Order: sequence, then C-alpha cells, then structure tokens
Amino acid sequence: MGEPQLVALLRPVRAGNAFEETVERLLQAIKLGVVGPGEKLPAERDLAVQLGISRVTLREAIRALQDAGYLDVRRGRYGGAFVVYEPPHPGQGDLRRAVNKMGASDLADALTFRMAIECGAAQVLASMDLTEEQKATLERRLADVNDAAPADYRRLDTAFHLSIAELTGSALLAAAGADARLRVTDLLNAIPVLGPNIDHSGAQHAAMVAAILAGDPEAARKAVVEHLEGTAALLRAFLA
Amino acid sequence: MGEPQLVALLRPVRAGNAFEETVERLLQAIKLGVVGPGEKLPAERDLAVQLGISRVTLREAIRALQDAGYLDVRRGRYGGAFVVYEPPHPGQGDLRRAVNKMGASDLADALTFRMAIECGAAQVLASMDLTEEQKATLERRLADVNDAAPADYRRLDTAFHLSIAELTGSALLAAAGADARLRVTDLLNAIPVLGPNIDHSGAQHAAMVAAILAGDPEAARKAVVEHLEGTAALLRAFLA
DNA sequence: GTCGAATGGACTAATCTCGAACCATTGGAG
DNA sequence: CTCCAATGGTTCGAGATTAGTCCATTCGAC
Repeated sequence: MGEPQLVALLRPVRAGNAFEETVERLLQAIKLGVVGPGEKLPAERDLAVQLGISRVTLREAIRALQDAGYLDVRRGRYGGAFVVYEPPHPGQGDLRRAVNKMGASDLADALTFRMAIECGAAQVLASMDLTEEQKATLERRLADVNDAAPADYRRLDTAFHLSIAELTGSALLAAAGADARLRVTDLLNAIPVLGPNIDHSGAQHAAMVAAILAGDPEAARKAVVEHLEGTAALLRAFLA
Repeated sequence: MGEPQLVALLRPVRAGNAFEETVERLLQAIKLGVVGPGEKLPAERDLAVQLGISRVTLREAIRALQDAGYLDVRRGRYGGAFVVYEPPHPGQGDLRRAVNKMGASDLADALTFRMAIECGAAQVLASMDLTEEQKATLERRLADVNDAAPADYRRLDTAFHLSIAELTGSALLAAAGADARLRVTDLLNAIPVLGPNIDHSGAQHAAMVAAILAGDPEAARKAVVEHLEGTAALLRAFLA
C-alpha cells in the first residue's frame, strides 16, 4: 500500500487496438438498444468522425459485426448498416456462463462501480434546479419502462438509468454511467424478465424519480441503493 | 433528446494517438505526485507493459518530458527516469489561465463529475465492512494531509482523496476517481495554499473519515458534498 | 579489477491506422 | 427517364505502433 495510486494512474493507456475497441463499442450500442432492431447506424463517414477513427477501421468493425449476424449492410441511397440483433431469451445456463466469462472479482468490481456511479449521479441530479423539460424527460423515461413490452424492457430500463447521469449535463458522468451499465449488460440480459421483479423494480424506479424531482439527494441515494442492491440480490439468487 | 444515449456510447474510441496519451498520463502522475521529486518511474520495460504500449512509444513520451524539463534520465544500473518537477508557486493569473484553457463548460463538467464520483465512492466505502488495515490506511492518509508541509499539501491531499475510491477495492472506481481528480488538478494547483483554507479542509476531511469509519453512508455523502462545494466556492472566489 | 545484472539506447521488419481519393449502387426528384 | 445525392465499396501511400533483438552504460558483488 506504499503507492496505492500507482495502480490507478499507471494503468493501460489503451484497452486494445482500434478495431477491437470499435467492435466492442458498436456491440454495446446494439445490446444496450441504443440502436434498436430495424434501425440503422449513422452513415459510415459520420460515425467514423463520432468515434474518432478512420473509415477504414470502422468498416472492418462493421464487417465483423455483419459476419457475426448483428448487422445487415445495404448499399445505395437510404442504405446503411441495419441492426438485426434481437436480445435472446435467456436460459438457465446463460447467466452462469456470463459470470464465468468475466470472473468473480470483475463482477464485484462492476457492481461496486455501478453503485457508486448511479448513486453519485442521482444525488447530483437531485441537488440541481431542473428545468421543466428535464423533469418531463425523466418522467417520460420512467413511464416508458413501466409501459414496456417484455421484449423492450431491458432496453428501456437502460435508457431510464442512463438518463439520470445524462440529465446532469456532465458528459463525463454520462460516459461513466454508460460504462457502468454495459459492464453488467450481459448479466442483466441473462436474467429472465419476470412480472414480480418488474413490478418491484417499477416501484423503486418511481421512488428514485420522486426523490430527484423533490430535490432530495438523501432520498435519491437511498432509492438507488435499494434498487441496485435488489438487482444484485436477484443476480445472486440466480447464481445460487 | 430522442436518442440521449447515443452521445454517451458513440463517443470517441480513443482520445488521441498513443504518444500523446502517454505523455498526458505520465505528466498527470508527476503533477499528482504519484511519483514525487527525486523518485523515478518504473523501468521502461515494466512501465511499457503497465501502460499497455510498446517500449518505443513510451520512450518517445519520456523523451518529450525530458526535453520539457520534467524528467532526468540516467543510464546504467540503478538508472532510470527521475522526476525533477517541483510544483510551481501559483500566481494570480494562473487560475484564470487554467480555466480559459479548459473552457467554462468543461469546468462545470469536471466539477459535476468529481462530485458524483467522490460522493459515490465515499458512500460505498461507508457501507462496506472495513478491515483494520483499511481503516488504518484511511486514517494514515488523513494524518498525512494534516501534517503536510505546504509544498507537499496538494500531493497528499490527492493521495487522501484517491484512497477513498481505491479502498472500495473496485479498480474501475479507482480509475474513475483518478480521472476525476486529474481533471481539476491544474485548477487546484493554481490556488494558493492558505492556512485558513487548509484548516477548513482538514475539518471536512476528518468528518468524511469519521462518517466512513462509523459506517454511515448518509453522513459520508454529506461530508463529501460540503467539502467539494467548499473547494468549488474557493475556485469561484479566485475567479471573481 | 572483473564480471554480471539492471538499466537506458538504437535498429528493424511487420502490422495497424489513417486520410484521401475514387468507384458502384440505389432510389427519389424533376 | 434521366439525373443527382446519399450511401456503401475499394485502393493507395504515409505515418504510427508494435515485438523483438542487440548494443552501451553503470555500479555493486566477488
């Protein structure tokens, strides 16, 4: 423990090569439902700029996702890379497989990280003066989750959670929130969407929104803790 | 606001080229005092592995920092890249210059991000069962800041703040904490270290530690908010 | 004083990544 | 029907980045 910060600062500058990182990023956008089935990615030239990579590298990544069956690429005007991925119906072994893939310590890391980020974002948002538009956005996303068809549930749940970090107006926090979420996506996608659990989550989501709209950081924090601990407990239950 | 998450997920895959990112990272390690004056960086071969880059690229970065006067590189056994940087005494114009360099919206972003991360980390840590060793580390870092000579103050203050995220055991959270801190480093370094401010911060640090050790996430959150808002207010005062 | 280990210094060939230009396809506008 | 704009498809040369290998320097151990 002589130089604890060493590990945090002298960590890898890059996670891998540009191609791999791009595939990963696009796959996350698809799995998180940012680009839903039937929709298409932005045009290659635009997307390459957004991702800060060359079009050549982007095309390689798109090609890989096409080969893997996630995208359908069409040429010509109004063409593009269309998402054909449908979230699979989770079976019993999927969760355990997903956990084994990431490792137990990574799992704890991801859950801790998510807890800190989402608690922090919620309480920051609760301490801000929100515009009517911001309040409306938050309530709309909450309603979207509640009204969701089972097939859309995870996607809209993701959108709701990400909205909280995003509404703070901090791009850094929004990025961290997205990062935290995608580290547990595979796990959440492997949990069956069951009625009672959804109702339970719905009440917790409502409590979070109520606390944020009331400007009560304290209650917001508690609501997030309760919700995320519930999710973590659900995960453990399916692993036991 | 139709696709709010797009901005968070389809963001740049890489911040720049490997050389620039490496220079930036090493400079941060130096400015944050992770490697203090007179100390040396790890050996090139080891450091390259830690940073996940080739030795060639690392050497280019070290060479740039050597030319800029931050490092003194010596060959032979017990040689290495020694830090010769001493944090400058801040003058009046430095803070404004630092703020202008990053822009007003980046400033708000950085402060919001830091607030969320540090609040989240503190409350997570406060909800954990800490070992005696963890408690001792936290108290030692607090004492280090309180006993710090003015020249060492920022460095030890950084170490204290980073310890909280690091003690959660989450590498992701530790990395986020380091990221949040270094985004305000230049600003903090531009603020004169004055007695009354230090005493004030010391009391707030103590309150944070007390709340964490008492296992009270609520009080920990409030203590962090108070401390960081104090720092933000100090920044604004020097800018006014 | 010699040797060996630990370190920085330098070179090379292979690969990755980029910017830019140009080609091919598609479908709507006129 | 023809044209045009928006899109993906392809290619090329330049520069960045890498892994690997060997060289040069330093200093303690013996």
